[in-house]
Amino acid sequence: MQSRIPASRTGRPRSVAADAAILAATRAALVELGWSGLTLGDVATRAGVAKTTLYRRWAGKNELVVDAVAELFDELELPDSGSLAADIEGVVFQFATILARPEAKSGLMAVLAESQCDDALRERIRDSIVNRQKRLVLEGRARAQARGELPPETDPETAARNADLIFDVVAGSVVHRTLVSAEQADAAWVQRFTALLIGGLNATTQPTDPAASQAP
Amino acid sequence: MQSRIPASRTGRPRSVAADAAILAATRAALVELGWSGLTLGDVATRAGVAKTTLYRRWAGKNELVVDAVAELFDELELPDSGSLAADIEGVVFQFATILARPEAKSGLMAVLAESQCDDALRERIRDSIVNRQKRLVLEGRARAQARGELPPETDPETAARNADLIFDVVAGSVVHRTLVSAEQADAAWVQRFTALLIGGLNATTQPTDPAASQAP
Amino acid sequence: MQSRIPASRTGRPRSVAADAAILAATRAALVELGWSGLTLGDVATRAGVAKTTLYRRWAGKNELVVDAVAELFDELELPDSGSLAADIEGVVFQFATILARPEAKSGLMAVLAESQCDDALRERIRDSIVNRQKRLVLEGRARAQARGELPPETDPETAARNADLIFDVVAGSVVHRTLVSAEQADAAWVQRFTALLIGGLNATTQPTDPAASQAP
Amino acid sequence: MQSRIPASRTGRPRSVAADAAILAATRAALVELGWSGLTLGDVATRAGVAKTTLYRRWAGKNELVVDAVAELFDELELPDSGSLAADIEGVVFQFATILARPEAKSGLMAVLAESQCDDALRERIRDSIVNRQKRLVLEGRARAQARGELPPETDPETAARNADLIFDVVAGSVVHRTLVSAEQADAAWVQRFTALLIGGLNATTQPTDPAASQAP
DNA sequence: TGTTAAACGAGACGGTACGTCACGTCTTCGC
DNA sequence: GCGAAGACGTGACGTACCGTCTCGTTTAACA
Repeated sequence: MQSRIPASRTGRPRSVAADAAILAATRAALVELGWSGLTLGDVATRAGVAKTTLYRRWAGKNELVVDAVAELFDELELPDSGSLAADIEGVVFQFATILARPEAKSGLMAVLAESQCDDALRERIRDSIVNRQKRLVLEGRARAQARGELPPETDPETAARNADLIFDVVAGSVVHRTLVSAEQADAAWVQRFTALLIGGLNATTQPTDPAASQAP
Repeated sequence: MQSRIPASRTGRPRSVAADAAILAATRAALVELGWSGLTLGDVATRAGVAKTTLYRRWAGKNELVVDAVAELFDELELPDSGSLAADIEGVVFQFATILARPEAKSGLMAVLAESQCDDALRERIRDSIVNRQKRLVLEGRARAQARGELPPETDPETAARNADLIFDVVAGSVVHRTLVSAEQADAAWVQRFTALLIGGLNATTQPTDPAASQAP
Repeated sequence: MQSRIPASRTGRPRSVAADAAILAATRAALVELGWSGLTLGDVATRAGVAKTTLYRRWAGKNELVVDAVAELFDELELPDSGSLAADIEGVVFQFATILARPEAKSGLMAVLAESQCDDALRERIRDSIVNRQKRLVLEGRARAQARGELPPETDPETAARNADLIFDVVAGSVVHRTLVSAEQADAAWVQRFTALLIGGLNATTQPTDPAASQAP
Repeated sequence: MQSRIPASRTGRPRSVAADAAILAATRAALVELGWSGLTLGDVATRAGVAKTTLYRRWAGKNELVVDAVAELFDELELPDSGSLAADIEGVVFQFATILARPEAKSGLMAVLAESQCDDALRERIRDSIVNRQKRLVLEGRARAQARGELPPETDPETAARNADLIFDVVAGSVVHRTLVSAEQADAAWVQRFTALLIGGLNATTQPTDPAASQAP
């Protein structure tokens, strides 16, 4: 889903170059000034665009930053490493790496904060950012089940509940480590976190083949 | 640590009632208007106080909200329930309950977002909010070790690393569930989360008495 | 003289209906919104015409309003009533009637105000509006002289100076009454004004036949 | 009557210097840029004042310019020259001199134009500018009657009507000469105009002593 | 019991960004 | 190839808060 205000059908079409320039300028401004220091006038200037052009396409600062930050997470993908542990470590490390970038730090928490009082914004964040990552959890589990590392789901409702739980644990832990504790989620941390998670998964399911779920 | 600006020794003393009124007004404004809608002028009006009075005591919006939110977490305490699982469930549920209050939702994420670009603010948040919870992790572990549910720590450095990891996982997961997924962290969720966590703990330590670490 | 931008010789000819529609829309907008509330975009919409079309024909708001207002004065003409007093009363009353229309009120003073800093505009106003009225003064005097109500001019320079003075007095007085004092220049006022003017004219010339210059 | 927004009784008092600086800056901007080029932001900058300060005291551009222009007419006064003609010539010449100043040219017509659609503004102009001049007509007539140059008034309603007429003729003629015809109302023009006016006055009243009403 | 020094309310102050509006120009497409 | 539709850069608008300041007015501790 897009946060952008839809364009008209007739008349002069919108400049296609402007969109990319604006989002890049938004990220640059986030890095330099942070969320509260970011002004739409400044973003427009950086993008070489008039302030009005910006308001024609986005409703406000929140919507703009959601789109700018969402693009950062587009590169996230699930590596097929051959084992559940390696898959988790890979994607968690990717996620942590993106989160460590200053434009993500400044922008993500801020729009999440705003979304606490703005349901439309929360929906937009969910569509643009959150649910793209939840997909990784589902794929990873399916692969692990195919490999026999995890037992197949029996009840679809339980399956969804578990996926949500795993997602909250993974995303929440990484975000907390990176943005609240403000310490690097480096390879060592990711390994320890993954070991904890897989230990919990094995303990709360009936592993068909316990040997396959050992961390490498 | 306090965010308040220290008062002078001589002259008319500060009104003691004003502080409480201001913090209460701040929370009320957070509930009604959210972070970005909250203005210090409005807080002053709600508190029946002049704007100047407010600026004499706090440096700005960030510091004020940190104090206002920090008070919410003062009531958090570790219940002594007799088992690690029950202790965890108890404190996680308390934490989730506090986080579900709108003044916490609006305020906490916002000051965390601001702190991404403001180290002094991050330090203040750490002192006023975060580290008070970390204490609970240390106490809970000590109790579990005394009960024999967890093995004693051998290396103090490893002990600290593990405590940090547990803390990031617990706090991050609950925050993500409550503020990002925006779903209630009710008793059932807390149970499933606790089971996952204890399973992970048991798998990554050398349990002295495996029987004691079973979830109830 | 026209304020319109001349059209090209080749290509598709301009719509003749559009001009009238635009000027009528301009007057309608003047009535509803006044000068400062009038926008060219709104005029274009009212006229069912694109903004571009409007800019192809007039250089800007000032020029457009000059043309729109000038049309109002096209109907002014000197009645041949048989006496100087009746002629003056007739034309003054016509003038006052036109000035009382809201599109004239709003538009005329505004373009005059703009012309204080814009010599080209002043020239345009003079050509389109002012000098058409000055003609009435010259004609009226010629008729009165033919009738013997006024002595013939001896010095052409003095004649021109006197015509200018009369014109300033007539036009200025009516405009002031209508637009500044904001009271109706009704028949009674016109009569009193005309009596004053003719009294002055007789006193400052050497009347050949004083009896003929009595107000009716 | 003042166009200024009234100040509060309590709190920090308004800077007294700012008012004068703002009005002077307004006149300077009128001279340089004219009415339509004048912006409140520019006036504020010239006055060394924040834009908000300006909006705290005046409701808008119209009100500000009315006050700025009104000050120009404060110096107008009726000279006691010993004869009606000399009195009229004196005050008309003063009036024409003020009107010839570019800040008056630009400002006066513009606010009159705006007042065509804004009754409150018209009232403000009447109070601040117009009625101060009407006083001169009344004083001049009273003096002329005391000297025996004009007959005393019998009907107060007629007296008022006549004063209004004279005022419209005097003010309107000078304004038209200066701002519409855009020619200087110099001493020669003032003399010719005064002769015309006094001739009219004598013709439309019953002079008690015709000899006294001769122009000097 | 005064003195006194600071806190207090009120609100003006210089700033800065806001989000909107109209300007006058341009670019595209349809008739 | 005109004209409608509308995006574009520009710049002023009037508003809202910011954080500071300047007042006159309490108010409590100290002399």
